Amino acid sequence: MERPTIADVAQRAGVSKSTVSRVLNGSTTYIRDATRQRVMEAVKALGYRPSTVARSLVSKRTQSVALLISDVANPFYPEVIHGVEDVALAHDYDVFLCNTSYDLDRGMAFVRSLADKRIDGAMLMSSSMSDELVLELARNQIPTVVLDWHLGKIEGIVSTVAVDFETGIRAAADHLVDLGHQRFAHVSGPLHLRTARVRRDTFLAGLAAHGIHTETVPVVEGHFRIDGGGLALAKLLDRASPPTAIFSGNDLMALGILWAARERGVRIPEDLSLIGLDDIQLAAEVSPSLASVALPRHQIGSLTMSLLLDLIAMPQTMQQSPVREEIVETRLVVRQSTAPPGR
Amino acid sequence: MERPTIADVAQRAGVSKSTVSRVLNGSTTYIRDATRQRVMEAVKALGYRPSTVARSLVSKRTQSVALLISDVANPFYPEVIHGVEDVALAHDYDVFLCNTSYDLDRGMAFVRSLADKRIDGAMLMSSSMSDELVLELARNQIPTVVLDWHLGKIEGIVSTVAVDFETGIRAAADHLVDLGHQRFAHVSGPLHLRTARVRRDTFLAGLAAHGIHTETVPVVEGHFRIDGGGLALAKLLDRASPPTAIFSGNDLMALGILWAARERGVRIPEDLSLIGLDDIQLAAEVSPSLASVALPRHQIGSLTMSLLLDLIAMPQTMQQSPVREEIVETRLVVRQSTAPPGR
DNA sequence: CTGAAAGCGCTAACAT
DNA sequence: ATGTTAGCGCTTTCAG
Repeated sequence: MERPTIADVAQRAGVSKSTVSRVLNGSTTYIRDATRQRVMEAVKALGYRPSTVARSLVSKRTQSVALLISDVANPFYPEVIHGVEDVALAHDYDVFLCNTSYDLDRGMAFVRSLADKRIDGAMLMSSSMSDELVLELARNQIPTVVLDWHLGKIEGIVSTVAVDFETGIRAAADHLVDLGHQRFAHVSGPLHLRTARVRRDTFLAGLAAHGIHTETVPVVEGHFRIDGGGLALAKLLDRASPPTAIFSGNDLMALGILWAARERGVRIPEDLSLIGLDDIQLAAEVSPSLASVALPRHQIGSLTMSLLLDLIAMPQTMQQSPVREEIVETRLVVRQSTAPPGR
Repeated sequence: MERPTIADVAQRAGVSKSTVSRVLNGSTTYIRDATRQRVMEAVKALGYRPSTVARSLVSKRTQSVALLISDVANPFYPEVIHGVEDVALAHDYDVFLCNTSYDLDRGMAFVRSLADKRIDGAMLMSSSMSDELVLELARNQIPTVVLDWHLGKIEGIVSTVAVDFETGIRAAADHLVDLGHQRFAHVSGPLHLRTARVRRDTFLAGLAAHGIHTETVPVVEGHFRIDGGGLALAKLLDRASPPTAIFSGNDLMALGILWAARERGVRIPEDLSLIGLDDIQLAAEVSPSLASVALPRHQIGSLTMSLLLDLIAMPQTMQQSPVREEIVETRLVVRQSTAPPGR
């Protein structure tokens, strides 16, 4: 038995297709109650549900959006995805998830395929971002929201979401200084990444605000992965006067530091204070638990999807570029890994 | 400038829409070379790409599938998603990702919405599975592949993928016995979950095969989360003769055990051998690295999507239920966390 | 208040 | 080898 169509419903209810459509879409024109009843009964009896495909062909709306990310395995994304999905679901949207795997071509392939499917909007959160993707979307008139990417001059229906690392990282620097530390260090991500540089610079600026000579603060480059932390710690402990407080560019490296410290007999937080960034779930679960600069991941997702909905709802005419730029703040979560310096 | 339609291409090339369609779809009927040329030129000049929506309305195919999972944040899924996506992409499919959040109603909402969108197939990997979801899909004639779920009698186009824990868990038991251990313990997941019971029973059976009296092997119930491991370890160490080897129902609890052991001065692997299950990325990165029973996650994803493609390609007539049942094997990955028992 | 008719962009007979 | 015609399932004028 095939899925019933609107014609089946119309016939069974003894009305025209238009009437069925009107009833189902809560059209403004009044409909006699008796008629409405008959239609509803037919709908129920047949288990009728309108085909989104047919509907899309005329309405130009698919109730589908796409979320492009680098890699679901990156612990940053899952919660973001939930944020996106929660508001999408509430507004009757489904979301195509696409992993670019840090590959621009793959991202482009997704974008084209999805443009052909006439998605109503796209969210770009891949670090392999590029203006090209945004351009392709713009060419197809697809509303787009971009995370943490500074757009070139692009004519398109696009909003942006930026992460303000300043608030959280400043708080981290303040916290360490307030505890009485004097010798700091930073373990950074790969410095060819803009985000790694931003984190470093913001931390150093935070220290400088307290009159600390940041030229003397060692920055050792990790690669954002766990073992990077251990290697970095080794380098730092080899110095003449090792730091008593470390800010790590992300939590993974901070965990590496945490574990390496234990193996070398360096106690945390007694001998060494440590703060990470990301506030991954594990940060709260390890022992000692790890202080971290937290990103509002769920909010990033929900905000992004909300902005996208705004864009989609917006009349094609009054669209500028970028339509909106939202900023989300980071904050410091203090846990067991920091303390005043031992003497 | 609106997206061009097939009519625009036809006009520009001076041919009929059918001809354009034929050229683009590699129809079997021959087409004069000159004509094909003109069409191709018009396509290129206009930047024409067919609308999947319009195409779907007639072809009854959307080139979209859905993947229902419990929660992307669960470390089991990311790699599975990659597996799914890789074969989907290769076959020109896009995938809707849906997090049921362990909520059957939410899962049902997704299924209905997606059925309305006429997805070509669905993959169910949510532990909040239920025959209801499969039934709803079947009612809509949507091919479905289910992971690790024993179906009731359901008339539908469905295949299944099962995980064979036996191979890997047996190997774990063998390994521990071979090392010379005599006192074992198991830290299980919540025993109301079938999968937790399977893991326990398989491990005990593995020990029994070596003549060990499994009634004396303590099983303490964790809840599959990190802190469950620490709590379980505490209980086990309180016993008169604590175990020298523990098999944990998953890696997260094993990590909890690893860390709790260190705090209590129990050395791993010298005093205690430990094996987890899942082989999450962290297992290889902690110190000592954690032995684990590995699931072929990527393969689970790619196999599932492949089976789905088979189902989709299958003529509606020769469909039985279930069409195919595939089994993937697990295997033991030995690392630093096991050793012969100290005396 | 409701029906008839046209059309969204495409494919697939059926002609020629 | 290509054009004509008729839908796919729905919404939306336009009549009545």
